[in-house]
Formats: sequence, structure tokens, C-alpha cells
Amino acid sequence: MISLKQLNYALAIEKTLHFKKAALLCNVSQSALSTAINELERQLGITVFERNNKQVLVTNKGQLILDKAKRVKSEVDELMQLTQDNSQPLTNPMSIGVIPTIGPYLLPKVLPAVRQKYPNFKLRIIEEQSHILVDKVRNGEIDAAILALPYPIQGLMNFDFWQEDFYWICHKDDYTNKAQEITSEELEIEKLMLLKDGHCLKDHALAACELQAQKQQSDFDSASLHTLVQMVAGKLGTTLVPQMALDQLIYNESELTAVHLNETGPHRTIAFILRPNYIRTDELDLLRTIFTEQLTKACN
Amino acid sequence: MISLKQLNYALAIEKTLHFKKAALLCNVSQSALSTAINELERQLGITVFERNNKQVLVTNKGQLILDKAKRVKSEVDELMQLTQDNSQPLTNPMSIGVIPTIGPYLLPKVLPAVRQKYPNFKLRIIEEQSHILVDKVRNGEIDAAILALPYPIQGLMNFDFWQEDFYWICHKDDYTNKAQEITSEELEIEKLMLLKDGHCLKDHALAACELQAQKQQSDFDSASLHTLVQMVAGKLGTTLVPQMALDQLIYNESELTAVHLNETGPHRTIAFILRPNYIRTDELDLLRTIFTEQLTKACN
DNA sequence: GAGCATTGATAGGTAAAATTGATTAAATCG
DNA sequence: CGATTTAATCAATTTTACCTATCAATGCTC
Repeated sequence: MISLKQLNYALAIEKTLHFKKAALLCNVSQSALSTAINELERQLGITVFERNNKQVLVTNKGQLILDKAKRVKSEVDELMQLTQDNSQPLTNPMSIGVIPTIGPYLLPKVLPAVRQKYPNFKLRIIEEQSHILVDKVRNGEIDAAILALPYPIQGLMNFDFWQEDFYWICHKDDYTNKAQEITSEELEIEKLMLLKDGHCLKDHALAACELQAQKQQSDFDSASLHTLVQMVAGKLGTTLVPQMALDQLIYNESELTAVHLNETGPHRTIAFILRPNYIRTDELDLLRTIFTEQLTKACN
Repeated sequence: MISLKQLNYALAIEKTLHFKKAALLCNVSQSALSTAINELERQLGITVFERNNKQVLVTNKGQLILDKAKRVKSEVDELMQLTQDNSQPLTNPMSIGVIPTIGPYLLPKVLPAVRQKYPNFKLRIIEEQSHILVDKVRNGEIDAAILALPYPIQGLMNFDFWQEDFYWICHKDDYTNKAQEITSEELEIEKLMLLKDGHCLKDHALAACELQAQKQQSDFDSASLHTLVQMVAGKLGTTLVPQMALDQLIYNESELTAVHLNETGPHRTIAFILRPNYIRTDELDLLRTIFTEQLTKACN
């Protein structure tokens, strides 16, 4: 029978791709780790790591094993958590992932209230794109992720807590018409600048406008909304941002105008994504309630 | 760090509720198992088994631990399976659950073809009611279950492979009207006999007729469709059976008449239920194809 | 190509852990 | 009260895990 220790060692090697560093990580000697891996591979009957004196590579089958090992590890972690006293919710630590187009705008609005209500709650935040977070939730690396839906989360559950629309941002010199609303037909697609591929906000923005990709400006694909808005201020084009980002991005930018995008919405839904058999749903539900409350205060 | 060995020992005790028998099951001495359990409980900080010299009981928290341990074990099993050569599908064994109102009628129609196409495939069949099978799928005790939908399977996935309607079964003496169809309004509810509570077929039959429970005959709640049909033959009332059961139940019963229930259908959907991250979905898909083929042949 | 540094594997010795078999203490039952 | 059953405990032994030191192979520098 293989052991959890072996799986842990293997995961450390996957992380470092280096036996000595992995050994350091596990607080054992390099030789102990080396023999443990050899024994694991003997028991499994396959090579997990292709290695020589110069480099360590994960084999195809090895990757399957490692992914499953992560899963096992997270299940064991959850088992350990079961023993903890959870009569007081939100006292044990939690890791939550959040995408870059939500994190910087959502968290400042909601975390103060969380901190006030649950001062001992340690929340670790990981900022990555949706597909990475979905993987991390699947294999238990994080407790949950905050994504913008729709997004394919096959096999996972969503706890929705917010819905919002997009706003069109332009330089005020370019917007002589002072209407409070704009439709996708009225905004000039060629001037529209969006985030790089891989950011779901791009897809949601295009979907809200009922547009296909690649009509908008692609030379200016940016990595952050902040940069995009700065480019708008520099009169390089226009962009679309979600409502929750308005206060941060537009505040103190007197040359910019934000106009509500008048297309059938809501344009994106913000939700927790979690494994169906995740244990701490009660606590996530508490967070969800706080999040919705605070967002309602901040964005009405 | 707790070990898989400890979890295995604990599961053996859960099964036997007896340290000596559990030790036998694990091929270790009673003392080894005893110390391992003590150590596990010390590490977890809780009592899993309340025990004295006369009896062993599982504590509430202990049950949570044990359920999670099953889950861990099944994940590890799957990890081990990853190493096996699965270039040839349906060669490694599989455990599949099936409910009593599907198993006896579906399996004879489909298993011969499976056996012919995959002679080395070892399929273990477990017959239980839906809620038990859902639990067993969740904790990995079985690979998948064959259920009739709709049924709450929160957190699991369904692979549908068949849809069918119900037929009303009555004694031919009681059915002077020779129509080929009957609506729920025409059949006399008071004479209708259905399965005991807990069998989903009862719920589906009532739903098909848009009926609430407890109007039909409840004195005759039966445990099997076969018994029900025999009671119809004895002129004790009428019943509803799914299409796939017709040939077995009505064949050679010349006194019985089967009439299609003319209510919006399909009245039930037959599907595989599996964990979202289950690995052998490809193989289940092969089975699904065969099942649909064979059912189409047998039931058209 | 010699010298050196780096890397994973291996060997030998040691400490720790697991296991066994026997024994013990407590409870049950006649 | 004895006989029996059962989990815990003890002492002895086996097995495992680990560390240090070393080795062999590789790549880099000069």
C-alpha cells in the first residue's frame, strides 16, 4: 500500500522539479526522499519522474498520479479539519481564489466587514485567471474561487452573490452626446479596447454587446483594467468595465465619462465556485451574505 | 500526519465493530490494530470509537471521519488504477449499482451484448434503492449507479441512456373497453396498487399521473413489481409498470392487459449516475452506447 | 581536456516505529 | 464466584525510515 508520505514527497518534487529542494521543503534528507520516490514508483509500477543528474521531468502518467495525489491530499486535509471545533464559524483559515477583474474591486469593499465580524478569520487570497482557479478548486488546493459567470465549471457548484452590468468608459472630449445610456450599436467597436485573451471579462463584455471577438482593437490587449482606463484617459480608445470597478477606476479621473451599457443584463454574475462535496459550505454562505450586503451598500 | 493504514484499520473496525475481527480482516494482530487506532485518535484529537470490553460504538464525529476516510480510500484506489493499462477499455473490473425496478428488466436485455463484446469485463452489480446507491457513488464504494430520473443527485453527474413510459396493467375481465391508450383520469385511482415508499418508481408513476400520494391503494404496498402484477392477475387491483418490464411481467399471463398510459412523457429517464471527477467516464460511455442499442432492439 | 560543481542514487549505521505474542484488567454471563 | 470475552498494555523483535557520507554521471569553466 502506498503512503501519504510518498505522495507528499512526490508533490514536493513536482513543485520544485528538484530532489534536494523538495527534500528541504519536506524537512527530510535528499536520500530519504529519493528512496521514498523509488519505492513509490516500484509500488505503482510506473515511472513518475524522468530524472537524471541534471533535470527532473514529470511523465505523462506521472502527471495523472500527481493530480490524483493532490486530490487525495485535499481529502485528507478535509478529514483533519473535521476534527476541529467548528462551533464558531470562520475561525479556521480558508484559501479563496479570485480573478483579477474582481479581486481589486470586490475585496476592498467587503473584507473590512469580514474582518470586523470575524477578527480571527485568516483568509488567504490567490489571484489567478478563471481556468487556473477552477483547476485549483477541483484538486482541493483552494477552498473556493470567486469567478464571473457564465463560465464552464463542469462538476463544480456555484453560489451566486452579485450581478452587475458593464459601463462604457470614454474620454469626455469624445462624448459630446450626454446621454446616460449607450447601446452596443452606438459605441464604436473599432475604438474598443479589452483585456488580453484568457480574461473572462473580455468574453463577458463581448457577449453583453453580442459581438464576436476580433472586431475590437486587438493591438492594445491589456493585462489590467487599470491600464486600459489609463489608455482611455490618453485618448487611445474606449473600454468597458464592470460596475464594481467604477469608483476606483474613474474617481479622480475628471476627463473620463462612464456610461451604462444598455444591453440586456445582468452582464456578469459573481459567484463562489466550490466542490460539490465541500464541507464548509455554511461558512461560505456566511461570506456570501456579507459580500452581498457590502456590495449593495457600495454599489447602489 | 495520519496514515492510510490507520484509516484502513478504522474502516475495518467500522465494518466489524470488533477489534479482533477487524485485525483478522487486516491481517495484523489485534494489538497492532489497537495501538494504531489509539494513535489515530490521539493525532485527530477525538474519540472515533467508544469502546469497552464488551462493545464498540462509532461516535458522531467518528462517523464523519469514517465517511471521509472511505472517500480518501476510494481516491487512493483510483490513483492505483491510473497505473493500470487502460488501453483496452472495459477490462478492469467495475461495480455498478442498480435499483430494483430497473435491474431485473434492464440487465437481461443488455448484459449478453456486453459479455459478447468485452468477454474479460468483470461487472459487479449491486441492487439497492436510489438513496443508498447515491451514497455509495458519493463515497466511491461503487463506480456508478443506474437510476431512474428525476431524482435528487446533488453534486453528481448523470449520463442518460433511455427514456420510457409507463403502462397500466389490469385484468382483461376488468377492461371491456379495448382502447390502446388510457389517461390517468380514466384509470380508477382507488384500485391502483404501487410499490412501497422508498421506491422511486412509485413517485414517478404518481408524477406521470399528476397525482399526490395516498389516493391509491396503500394496503397493498408491495416490494416488487412482480408481486404487484401477480396481485393484478388475482383481480386485487391494477398497477403501472415501466415499458422495459412488460415482456417479463406480462408474457404468459394471458389474463392481463397492458395499456399505454397516455400522459405527457417520457415518464422516466434511465441514467448512469457518477462522481463529476470520475476517471472511467469513457468506459461508462461505451456501456451507455451498448445499453441504448440493446434496449432499442428489445423495446421497440 | 582537466578541474570543479551539481545532481540523483546508494551504502552503512542508527534511531524510531510497527508488529507480535503474551499478559492483564474489566465486564458479562451462567 | 469461576469461565469467558474483549480491548488495552507490556516486552521483545522485526521492519522501516532516516541521516551522513560517498559515489557516479553530467555539464560547465577555463
